[in-house]
Amino acid sequence: MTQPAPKQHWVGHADLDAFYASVEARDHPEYRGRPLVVGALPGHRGVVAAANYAARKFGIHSAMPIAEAYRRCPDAIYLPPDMARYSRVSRDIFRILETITPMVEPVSVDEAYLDLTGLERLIGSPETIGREIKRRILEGTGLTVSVGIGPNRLIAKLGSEYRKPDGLTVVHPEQVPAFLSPMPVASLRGLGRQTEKIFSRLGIKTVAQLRSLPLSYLEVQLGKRAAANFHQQALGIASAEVVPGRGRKSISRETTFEEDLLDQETLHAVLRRLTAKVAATARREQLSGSVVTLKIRFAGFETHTRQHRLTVPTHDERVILREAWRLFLHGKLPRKPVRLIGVGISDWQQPDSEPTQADLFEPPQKREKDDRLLETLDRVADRFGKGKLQLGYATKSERRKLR
DNA sequence: TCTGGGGTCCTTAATCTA
DNA sequence: TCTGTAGATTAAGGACCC
Repeated sequence: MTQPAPKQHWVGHADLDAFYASVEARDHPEYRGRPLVVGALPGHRGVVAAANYAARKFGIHSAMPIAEAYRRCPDAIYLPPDMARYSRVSRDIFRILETITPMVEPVSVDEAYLDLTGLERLIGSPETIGREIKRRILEGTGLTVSVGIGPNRLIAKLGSEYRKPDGLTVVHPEQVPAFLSPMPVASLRGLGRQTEKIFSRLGIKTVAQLRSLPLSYLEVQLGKRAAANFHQQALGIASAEVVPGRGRKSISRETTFEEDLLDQETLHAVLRRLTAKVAATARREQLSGSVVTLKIRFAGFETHTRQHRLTVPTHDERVILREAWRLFLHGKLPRKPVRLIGVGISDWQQPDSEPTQADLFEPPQKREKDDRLLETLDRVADRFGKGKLQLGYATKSERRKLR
C-alpha cells in the first residue's frame, strides 16, 4: 500500500493598492493622475493614512506626519478619510472574494487571506486563480489588487508585496528558499523598528544571512520565542491555516486633541462621546465586554492605559463611561495636559454564560471593596479639597486619618 | 519629523489561589 | 493554622500591523 501524496496547500493573499486613495480617485475622475493623500489635513495633527503612487514619487508614505507630506508636496490633493464609504467598497470586495472560495479570512478593510487548496480542479493553476481574483475585483469595483499565492500565509503575504501595484506573484514550494533569500530581514512578519535595530547591530541584512545563524545564537539575542519565530520564517515555514470570519476581540475609540487639554469637564464630555460610539458598535454587533480600558496620552507621547474588570459584561454606555471616568480620576495618572483620550471594551462574555441573578443582584466582594474605596475617596475630597482628588488616589496616611 | 486610529499579540510584574 | 511555592490570572506597557 502506498500512502497518498500529502495535499499541497495553497494560500492566497489579496491586498488592494493604496486602497483609500484608489477609492477616492475612482469616485473623482478629476483627481486621477495627481498626487493624492488621504489622512489628516495639512495644518492639523495627524498622519498620512494612504497615498497614491503619484504622491509616493515625492517620498510620501502612510504613517508619515502630514506636515512632512505637505513639505514634500504642497500641490497634492489632501482629503480626510471617509471610512463609511471605504467600508462599503470593502464589503463588495469580500463578496467578490467569496465567489472564489468561502474560505476568506479578512485581515483589514483592504486585505484578506484565501484558502485556495483544492481549487485547481475547479478554476485552474494557482496562476489562473490569481488572474481570476484580479479580474473579478477590477470588473466588480474598478480597483486593482495585488495578489500573492504560495504554500503558506507568509509566502502569500510576501508575494502580494513583491510586485505592486496590480501585481501577481505565485511562489511554488520548491521556489521558496530562492524567493526569500535576497529579501531584507525587515520584510519578515512582526519585525519592526526595535527588532531591526538588533539585527542591524548584528550585521544581519538579508533573510539568507538570518537563516545561516544557529537558533541558539538568535535565542541569546532575541529571546526564545522571537528567535524561534524569525528562524522559522527565514526557512519559509509558516501556517497555511485560513480562518474565515475571525471575530474581533475588542472595540475602542480614541481621539487626539488639536491642543493638549487639562479641563476635566471637556475631557469628560469627549469621553462620553467616545463611549457612546463604543457602546453603539457593541450593541450593533451584540457584544458585551467585561473589561473597560482607558487610554491616555500626554505631551511627549507618554501613553498610559488603565483597565477595570466588571462583574457583569456590558454594552451600556453609562456603565462604560462610569468605569472609564473612575479610572481617569483614580488610576494614579500624572496630572498633566492630555493629548489623547480613548476608551475600549474587550473580553466578551461567552454566549453560554449569561449573567445569573446572583451576578446581577449580589455584587461580589470586589464590587463592595471598590465602592468602599470610592466612598473613602469622596470623603478625602470633602476634607482636603477637590483639587487633591482630580488625579491620583488618596495617600495611605490620608485614608488612615479618615477611618 | 513629530508622530492618527483601531486593532492584535507578547512580555513582565503583581496578585490571587490551590 | 501557618508558611512556602507553583501556577493561573490580571494589569500595564510595548511592539507591531494596516
